[in-house]
Amino acid sequence: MKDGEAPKDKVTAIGRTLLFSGLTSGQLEELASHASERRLWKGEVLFVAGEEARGLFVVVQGAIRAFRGSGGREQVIHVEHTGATIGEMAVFDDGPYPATAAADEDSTVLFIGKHDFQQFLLNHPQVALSALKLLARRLRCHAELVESLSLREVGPRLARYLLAEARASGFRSGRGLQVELGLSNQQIAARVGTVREVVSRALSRLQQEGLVELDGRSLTIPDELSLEAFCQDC
Amino acid sequence: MKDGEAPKDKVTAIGRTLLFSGLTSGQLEELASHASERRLWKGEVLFVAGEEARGLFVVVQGAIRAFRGSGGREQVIHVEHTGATIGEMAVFDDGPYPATAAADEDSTVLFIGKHDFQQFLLNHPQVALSALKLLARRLRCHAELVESLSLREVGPRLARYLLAEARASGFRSGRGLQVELGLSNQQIAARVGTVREVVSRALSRLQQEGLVELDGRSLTIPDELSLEAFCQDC
DNA sequence: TCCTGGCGATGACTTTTGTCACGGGCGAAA
DNA sequence: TTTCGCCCGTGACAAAAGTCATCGCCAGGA
Repeated sequence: MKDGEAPKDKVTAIGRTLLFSGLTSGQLEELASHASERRLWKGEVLFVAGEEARGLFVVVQGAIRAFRGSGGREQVIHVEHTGATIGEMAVFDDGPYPATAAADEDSTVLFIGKHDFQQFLLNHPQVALSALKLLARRLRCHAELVESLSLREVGPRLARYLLAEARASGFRSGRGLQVELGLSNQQIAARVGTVREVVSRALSRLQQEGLVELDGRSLTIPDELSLEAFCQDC
Repeated sequence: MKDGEAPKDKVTAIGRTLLFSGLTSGQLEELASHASERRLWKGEVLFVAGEEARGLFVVVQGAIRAFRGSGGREQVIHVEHTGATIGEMAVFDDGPYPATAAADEDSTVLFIGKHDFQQFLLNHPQVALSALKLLARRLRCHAELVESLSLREVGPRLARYLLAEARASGFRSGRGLQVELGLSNQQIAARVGTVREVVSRALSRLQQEGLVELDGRSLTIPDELSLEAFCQDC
């Protein structure tokens, strides 16, 4: 159904990533020549936690989620959209992939083999600096996540998620900040670190308290500051 | 009391770290010339989460813990001992420190200013590769931690901690694997992500089940495999 | 049109965690 | 030696989180 959006050219896709931005088009083409494309259906698994790393992936189209936990419940660690990379860390230290990656929607990715990448890294040291920035940023997210999971209860965790989501992809209207929730309660639960039912209830409570308004899957935050306050003091 | 252990020479200390291992002694001295020493008492704070990063620290002696959470409860994210570095990520992307760092025991550290380090990084690209390895490794730990906090309950989390601790610094005797627990229940709780009392109870239960034997602060694991099994199926 | 599968809401419970309060042990400093 | 300050262990609760089961809605396929 998304055939209208022709997959970007390999080079453009690679150049968009934080990791490879700033390279000349010649360098990008060099990389692209080693990259192979792969399409994934929603839910298809790209690699599994613990598996030996074969290389890294560039998300050309769609979204890939990295998560842990096998049976039943899972915890999403991060989600990468178009123009991001996934599975990089594993190529830096030859270790196994730290999490399982699967397509959150129909996606297409580029694969760059570990050795090709490592070779490229040696020839183009500035990429290492981008990589450091990337990892540093990711580490910061993880620290946030750890704090949330350990120190905050579900209500505030959910509130934070909604706030972040709304700020990232919502829009302001007269009634407040609005977003279309792209995820099912199940998926939200996996991000926030709990289960479907608890998300459902927590959402209801936020509504009762007047902190959010929910109509179908579209959410309105009448007053950002109240919601923010609610995040803090729990 | 630890005066007998003269603080290692700056150069030796720096050379021991994963980040700077593999450098020539000339290069190490170059770095050392920019490093300033600082002593910390147990509990003293080195930097606070969110604070703008001034530079990174090399642990010469003692142990520094990085944690989040302010009032009352805290969650330890990682602990760095002699020959490790802390606060590095923040110098890679000019962001704030992601966690608060404080001395877990009386310690001495070396401080290397952000600009000095960044300059050094540009002149010695191989350090960037070490840095990538370091961050990748840390990321992997975080993923583990996130999974634990989100998907496992306290019992298994504690069991894993004990097992890891015992394997790292315990010794084998006829009665099994033995360790001296270096931490109070309070501290263990902060690592495992819960509170003092719960650790106390969980520990009792492990004892009742015969999975560990506790005598004062010295712990014996009669059968590693049983304990490991217990970690899994929860 | 009818069935079926996925999703959301919710009630009824159980289990796990966290909180408070108390008592006892132990070592360092007064 | 006596007094603090920590730290451990516990009981009694309270609250949060998770599990199970049910019901209604809706969309897509037969």
